[in-house]
Amino acid sequence: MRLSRLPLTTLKETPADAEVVSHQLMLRAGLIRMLAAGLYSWMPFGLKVARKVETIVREEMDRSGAVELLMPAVQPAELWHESGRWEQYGPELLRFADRHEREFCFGPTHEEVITDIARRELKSYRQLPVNYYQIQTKFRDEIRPRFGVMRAREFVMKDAYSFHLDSASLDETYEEMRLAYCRIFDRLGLEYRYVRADSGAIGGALSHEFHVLADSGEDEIVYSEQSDYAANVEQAPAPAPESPRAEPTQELQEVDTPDQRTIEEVSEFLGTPPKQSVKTLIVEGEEDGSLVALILRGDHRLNAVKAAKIEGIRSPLCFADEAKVREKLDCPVGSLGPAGLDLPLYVDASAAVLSDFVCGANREGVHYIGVNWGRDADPEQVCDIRNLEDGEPSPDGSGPVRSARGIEVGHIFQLGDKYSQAMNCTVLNPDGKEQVVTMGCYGIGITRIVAAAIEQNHDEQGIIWPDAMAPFSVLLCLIGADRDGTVRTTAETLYQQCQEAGIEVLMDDRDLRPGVMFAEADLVGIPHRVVISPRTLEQGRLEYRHRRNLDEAEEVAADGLLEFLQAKITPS
RNA sequence: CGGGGCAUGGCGCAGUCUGGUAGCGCACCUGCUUUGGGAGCAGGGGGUCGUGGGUUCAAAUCCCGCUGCCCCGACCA
Repeated sequence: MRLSRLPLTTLKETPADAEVVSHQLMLRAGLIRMLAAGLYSWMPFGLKVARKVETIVREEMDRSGAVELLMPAVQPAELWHESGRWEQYGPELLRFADRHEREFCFGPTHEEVITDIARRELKSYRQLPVNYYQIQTKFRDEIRPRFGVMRAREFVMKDAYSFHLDSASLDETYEEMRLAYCRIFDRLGLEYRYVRADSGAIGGALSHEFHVLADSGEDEIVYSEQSDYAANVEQAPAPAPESPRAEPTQELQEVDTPDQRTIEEVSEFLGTPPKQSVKTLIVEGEEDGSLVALILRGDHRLNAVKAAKIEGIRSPLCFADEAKVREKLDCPVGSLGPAGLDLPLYVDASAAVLSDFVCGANREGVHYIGVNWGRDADPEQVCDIRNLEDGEPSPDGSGPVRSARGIEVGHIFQLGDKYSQAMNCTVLNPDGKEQVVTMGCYGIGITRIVAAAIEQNHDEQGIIWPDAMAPFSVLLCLIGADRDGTVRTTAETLYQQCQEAGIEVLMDDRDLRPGVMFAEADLVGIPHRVVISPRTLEQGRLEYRHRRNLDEAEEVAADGLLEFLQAKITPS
């Protein structure tokens, strides 16, 4: 492609409302343009990248034995009523009616449709296992779309659904998918981890997520350096306390703590370490209008996913707002504590082994010291509701865990019979009996991968595409073509050669000042750059740089460039 | 949905408090000079100041309603 034929608009300034680098760079490099909140147009270069990702995903899905199909984006409400999700899914599901007042939704996922297909198409166990997949636009009316295409409302996803007679067969396909996903992220050139995960709203038993590692990631993952243990913190169990609770040595005592609200403030004020205090969080209970208290050690962080799974606590976890706490307990949230609190106490295991600890006295500006369980407060339940922290023992006993931020780009689930049961998807088994099939489902966020790749591969100047995702692999920059005819003729020859050799080449034949051309080249991030200018062309030579290493230039003979490039470009 | 903020040319902003000619930088167009890291000079085009109402001789500016977007919390590829 010739840049003179493409209206590429890059931005010198960073758009004010773009929070994360990938969003900023995608806008600046002209890959995407926003239409409305969470809705983006994919401009020519952005689309090229997305298609690269799609192609690799498609190739590896095909290699794994999955078969591609395409389902409608718009789905009838009836199917969702059958699965029960029309009621469950909530406002994230975009619903609308057609001219006959029949209800539809724009598909956020396709379990219902594929299960409907399966129950019509699949009659015999001999047809199993099957793994159907599609690459398609989804819509989820996210409460808060943000970070550009990282969390857009409309996005492209590869979703696959497998059908099995039994769980052993599901296990096999699940493992095949895991391997296919590893091949995909390896080929894309991304640094990633796959982790044990919570299966969330989709349901089912076993589930793994694939995360691209990046500091801006919205998820926290923990992994062992000693073993292959890795998990989303959401579901990583915290270690049991090392020592049992010590006997009380102090009496319960009130202290004035004026204007001290947070654990840090109170600890500093009293001169006690945060781990010797307890924090009290008020959340909604399972019964409407009821409240319960979650108690954690002062230096620990609440794990909302684990907490929401506990009986008696509303799921999803819902914090009581400050006004409601004041009204019910007559105390600001900064001065709450378990002693004398008239609510069921769900106490984290490591808070439950404290003795002589510090907590709020349930009156503004007053705390207790020397608090002890049994004597001063009684847990309703002792449970695991905190995050596993960096440096703590790994749940598999292999040593300490490390923690890292990740962007979830893939998720695989063993669904079991949740949908097949509800929608009566059966086949005849070898005994001639009808049997409900077992399902798996496997998602990859195509458009999110594009953003994640930028988060992981950029510098001050702009994007640095991994070879496999680059919109083009080679950029020819023409400098001084208007003054020196040989620049253009040389460039044209090389451009032809590259195209004939199957190298994806972009030629910047715009009559720009060198500074502008280089700045844009850096921003757009094409990996291999060749500068054709009178300066080196006099000796029949060209200048080559890799985007990752702009300081290192190599001079190459013009007539040997093709071979040179072929050696540089790593096949994907 | 709750809380906070913003809305002025394609982008980034000033002007709003204290009502009176709509302004700056970038981008865009023309010409000349320049040409290896986002050029210089000269000229030029483009804005119902988000939107509807109100107050006023007069509204970007003051008042009320609506809409859109961004940020902080619970969701997820």
